Amino acid sequence: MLKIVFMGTPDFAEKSLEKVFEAGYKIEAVITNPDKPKGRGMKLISSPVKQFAEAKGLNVLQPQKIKNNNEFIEEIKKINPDVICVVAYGKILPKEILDIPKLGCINVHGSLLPKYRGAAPIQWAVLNGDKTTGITTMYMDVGMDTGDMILKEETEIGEDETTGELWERLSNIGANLLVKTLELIEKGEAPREKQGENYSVAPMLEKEMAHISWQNQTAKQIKNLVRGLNPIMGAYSLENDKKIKFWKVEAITNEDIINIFPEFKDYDYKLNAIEPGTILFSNEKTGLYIKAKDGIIKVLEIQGENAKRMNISDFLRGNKLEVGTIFE
RNA sequence: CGCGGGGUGGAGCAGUUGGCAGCUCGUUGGGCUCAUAACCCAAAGGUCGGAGGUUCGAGUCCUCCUCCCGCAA
Repeated sequence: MLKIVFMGTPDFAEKSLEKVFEAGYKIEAVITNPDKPKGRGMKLISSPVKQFAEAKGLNVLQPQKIKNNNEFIEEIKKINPDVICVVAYGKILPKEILDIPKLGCINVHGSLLPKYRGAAPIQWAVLNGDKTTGITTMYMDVGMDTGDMILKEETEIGEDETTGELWERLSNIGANLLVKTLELIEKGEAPREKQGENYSVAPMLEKEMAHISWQNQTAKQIKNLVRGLNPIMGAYSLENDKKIKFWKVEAITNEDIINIFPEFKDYDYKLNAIEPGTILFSNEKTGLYIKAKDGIIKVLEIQGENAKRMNISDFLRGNKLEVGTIFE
């Protein structure tokens, strides 16, 4: 049985650790990021990976840094693992570590490489409105997700699927694919495929992009932004300087809205003249409709400032949004 | 002791300088309508998160407790 060192931090990685553990591999050490103050009250919280590892009595290491950390590198050398599994660890591994395991360091990546190398492949797949994505396992090298690929599994992205939902699904797919990859490596049958130069990059998300731009984004783009940022940041817009987050929206066309509100038909020609961001309808029964650059956004789930998420009719009962108000 | 918001009928909220607890919905019963996410009439439903204090009188002011939420990471 292979001797394994596992490196990972968030829930996405925890799933992989769990599967590898259940598959019976000897996990000699689990490396995860140090506990950080988190949540209300800034209490120290352990990573999901650490919580699982401790519950199973595994050896946990939490180096503050690993680059030039000789003590840590020596410790890994002493363990002498056959394979190091890295899943969303959150630190870049130096060559000294990559060279330690005889059979290599393997990584689970949340996209079909070479598409979306980098920190946020799952988010970008949703933000860009991709129809499919997947998981790739690979042999790590010093570059950012540039290593040779081992296995891939593709999956469809649902029309309304959020990053959170896809994240959850991919963490399961990734966990199973990692186990399958380990089996092949153990048997010496793992394939190895170069990525080629036709790659794209999925960088970390910036705070600024959560602000909806009614002037420049079409209804469809806004919808992808909303589901792409759910539940990590939440796309928001300003109404009277208050930050309103949108958690679930529908993109509809001008024709759709005339079908819903036949009385609006006579104003059809005026629709294009209305400023993007303007509230067209606001009613707890019919919902909240906002004009976008192209098309109309129907808001289904919303969150006011300092409030919790709620469906639109609940929100509109207590928070009156006047027709004609313009979101910024 | 990171910063901030809040607990008011089933839901979401309002409640002004302390003076009979309200709004929009929902629910139930009735009416109107070819029909409705429509309209009209009526009813039920709250010891205002908990404890103590100030007061003739506290949802409202003071103290303590508790639960929830947002930001930030």
